[in-house]
Amino acid sequence: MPLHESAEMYLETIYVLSRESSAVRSIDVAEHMGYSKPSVSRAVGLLKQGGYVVTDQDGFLTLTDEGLEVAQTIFERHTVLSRLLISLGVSEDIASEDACKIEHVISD
Amino acid sequence: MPLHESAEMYLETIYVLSRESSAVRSIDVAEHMGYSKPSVSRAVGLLKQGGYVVTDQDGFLTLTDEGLEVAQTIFERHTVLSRLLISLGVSEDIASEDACKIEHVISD
DNA sequence: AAAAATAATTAGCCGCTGCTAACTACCCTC
DNA sequence: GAGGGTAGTTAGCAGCGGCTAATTATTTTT
Repeated sequence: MPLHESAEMYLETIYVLSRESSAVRSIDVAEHMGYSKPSVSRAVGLLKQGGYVVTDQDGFLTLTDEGLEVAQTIFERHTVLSRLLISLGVSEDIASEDACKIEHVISD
Repeated sequence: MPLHESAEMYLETIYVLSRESSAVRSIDVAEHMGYSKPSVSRAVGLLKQGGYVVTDQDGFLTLTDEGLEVAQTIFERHTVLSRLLISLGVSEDIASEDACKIEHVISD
């Protein structure tokens, strides 16, 4: 069952944040994405249900193998697409923005 | 106010169909998109409200200048993206499919 | 220890965009 | 003119994915 675009986005964000800091909480995800806490709370709940994320007692988020795989795939697409767009003359900001949208809809 | 992705898709479909036949009705749009009649009916209603489409007494759909401009923009993106993807080695079917999704999310 | 801040959750709202079921309107044939 | 097909609309449902308000739990500060 394919993940929805929003779920992919959450996974990618958790992945990116976990590369930058040792521990990622829901609130960090919310701030990074500009979403409210409840939105993230629900999304994380669904991701936990789906087996993509686990949380420990302190609320720190960790991607499962499954979640990591998805996140890395999306992140790689993002990187490749960004570079492609930049090489086509798109500004860095716009390239990243558009890559963010394209990465979820493109086929393998 | 930016149009939603679905609205763009309806406009593009009306545009494409109107190039192939002299008169386009809601039912044609529904069949082409694989959607139900009520879905199209509501969408067309919204497009009419927004001034993108007009209908005559027989229910035939015509794009307004505004609607035509949007449709052509999206359609051109579709064409360009399809060609780009094909040139990158993507099969024709997949290229068209992906172009269809990318065309709505990409910036100018 | 009491109060305040922080993090997460629960409950419930709203818009978007599909859907089915059922109705209306029209036209066409027998 | 009665029955039947076609087109469109209305009413209402469902899932997704944001949101706010309010609650709970924990931690920090005074």
